[in-house]
Amino acid sequence: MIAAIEKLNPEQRKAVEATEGPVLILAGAGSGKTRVLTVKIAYMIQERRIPPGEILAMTFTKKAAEEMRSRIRKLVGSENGLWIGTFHSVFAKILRREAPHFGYSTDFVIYDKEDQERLVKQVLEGLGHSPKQHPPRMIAALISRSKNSLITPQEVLSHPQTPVEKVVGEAYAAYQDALRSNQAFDFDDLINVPVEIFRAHPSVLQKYQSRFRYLLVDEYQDTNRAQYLLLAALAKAHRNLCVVGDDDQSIYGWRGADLRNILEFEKDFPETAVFRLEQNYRSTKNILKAASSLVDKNVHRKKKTLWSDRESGEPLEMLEVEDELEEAHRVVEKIRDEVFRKKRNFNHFAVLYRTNAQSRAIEDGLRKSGISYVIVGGVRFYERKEIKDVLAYLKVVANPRDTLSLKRIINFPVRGIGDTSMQKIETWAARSGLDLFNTLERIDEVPDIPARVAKSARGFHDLIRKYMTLKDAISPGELVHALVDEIGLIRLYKDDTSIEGQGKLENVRELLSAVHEYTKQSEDPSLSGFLEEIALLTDIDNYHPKSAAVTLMTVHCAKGLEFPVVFVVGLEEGLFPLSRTLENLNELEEERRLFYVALTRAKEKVVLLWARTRNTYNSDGYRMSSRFLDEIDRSVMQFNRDEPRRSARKAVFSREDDSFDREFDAPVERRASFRKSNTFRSGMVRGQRVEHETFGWGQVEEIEGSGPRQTCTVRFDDGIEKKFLVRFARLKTME
DNA sequence: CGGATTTAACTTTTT
DNA sequence: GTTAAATCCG
Repeated sequence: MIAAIEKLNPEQRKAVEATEGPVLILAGAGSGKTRVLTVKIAYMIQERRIPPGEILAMTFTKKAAEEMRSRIRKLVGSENGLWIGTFHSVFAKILRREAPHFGYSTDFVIYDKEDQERLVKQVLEGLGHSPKQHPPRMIAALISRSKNSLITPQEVLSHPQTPVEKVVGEAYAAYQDALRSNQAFDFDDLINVPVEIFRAHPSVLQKYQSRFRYLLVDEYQDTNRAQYLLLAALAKAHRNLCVVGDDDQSIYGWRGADLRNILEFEKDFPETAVFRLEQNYRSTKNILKAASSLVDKNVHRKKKTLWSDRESGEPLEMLEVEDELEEAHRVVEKIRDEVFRKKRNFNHFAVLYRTNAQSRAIEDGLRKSGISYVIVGGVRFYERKEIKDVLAYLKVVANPRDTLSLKRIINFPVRGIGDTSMQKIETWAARSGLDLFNTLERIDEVPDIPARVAKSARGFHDLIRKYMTLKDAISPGELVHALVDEIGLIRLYKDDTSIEGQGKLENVRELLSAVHEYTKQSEDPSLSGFLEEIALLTDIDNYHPKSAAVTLMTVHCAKGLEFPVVFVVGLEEGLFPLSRTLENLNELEEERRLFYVALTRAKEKVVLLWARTRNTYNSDGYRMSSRFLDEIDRSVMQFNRDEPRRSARKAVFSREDDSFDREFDAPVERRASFRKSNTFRSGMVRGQRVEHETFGWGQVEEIEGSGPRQTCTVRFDDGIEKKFLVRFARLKTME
């Protein structure tokens, strides 16, 4: 323990030893922030003799929390009673305990974003708004934004600025009512409801103030207004609040993170001791210089100067390529080269991108060359439809008042209870003031329900009832197993011989083993506990670096990680920075910080790529390189232009490029549908002989326009004349 | 009512 | 190119 402190630099050490009063640690990228935090907690326990039970440490991902816990355990031997967790899981736990005193159920369920949107949709329909005019997604996002800032429905409604705001206010109010009657909380509620409880009941606040006499917060720049108020309330009495953050790494503004929390911390806590960790231990001087020169362009930031005593290292490489295929190809090429020349392992590499959609091209490239990869993020396991179906059953068993989940499963697998019957049941339920689940028991009283439907509904009711009784008698693992068995899911998917069906089967099996795993691991396994745990999982939580695989993920996902070699792809204006951020300075600065985060993930080497053309579903054509590339100090950059690899083989206009396969003919399992690329290449002339996949050979009669919209008219040898968009036609020429 | 087929919408990042 | 929602038909 003492040794751990002595390894710290002077500033880090001071930050560790300042255990009393408010502390703000401004920790630059790679400055050993996690180390300071863990050594600090260990120091508090061992040197200052603070009981671990009085310390509460909060992070944003479960992974960060677990890492911190295990490091502390190594330092002090035990961390019994120490509270470390994500904001959401800590307060979910507190809510489970406190909710019954305030008119909520202990068995509340947690709604994720999809549930939230579904409920908003229902609410909007109830208010008579068409989903066309008011997309539930958008309204849900606006509601969430209000909630992040602790604005009530009444406040939204009191002076609506726009017609939309009026709808939002109404929907917000109805949405909160619906949540309450479903006994559900959304993510925002897990923070907001505790704030409300603490506000309204000082004695409860006091209880937690004295329970948690020391608060520590990681990634403080990502906190939103509500989270800040929660911290401020808890810290009000003892003022032992230590926050660690870096305003340059604030990349969650769109989710309500409020930079004022960090920029104005000293205003709210005037006696704050501030420590700046500016020595970077991660990256080479060149990488650091590049990153600093970039982020220096931001106006809204606390000035700081990161420095490093590491070697200069290689310059950052910039590659200009033709399109996303070329991009993937160059990434593959570089990886091979580095592995060969520098004896690197595949897990030394990360490919980072702005949007998940970009992963496909890179994936294809890696797969074709036989390099294995792990992809983090994208569609998460617990958000897959088949998984959410099973989870909906579990939610209803845990809390039958969750009508959203109930409606999801009442006719899955098919029971013959269709929309028409549901309408009747719901109307009757609303009129008689019963909830849906109890209505099912009294289905005979509902008018106009066919006998077959009624029988089926009773069967469903009995099924849920049975598991409600079972849930306290058997383990969650056994329960889920029996339930999945009884509703015949495994059989259902087994009969489905399609690829998707097999995938679903796999996923359901994986869910079963996840529940068993949870049952084994948890001290006090319960159905609600399991549901809560998975509701609060994040992408990165499931990331286990494999030794022989390249990592692919979004830049957001990469925060907090590091790799020897980092590729950042898609550095084009409109993609990174994303086009919609261009008009708003704050958003543009956030994009710049995001790129800063990407650069500072690298320890030794950075390769930046941009493509002159890129196919996305709604736009293609020519692109400009990202402004961020121009903002990096040129002295640490090396520019490389891609040589179009065109051999004496067939010239390809709009290509279906097979050169890729041929050059790297690693064993390729071809996908069922061969993905075609439609990149335009100029060079077509009138009178030229061309070959079309289905029409055969012909002659170019006419060429109109240029660029991506260029068209050509071809008279085929059988006399038929066709007009094509050049970039879609995939025409080939003779040698 | 259920299943199959067609259509539209979608892509920013996520606790 | 993928997926959920809308539409059609038995």
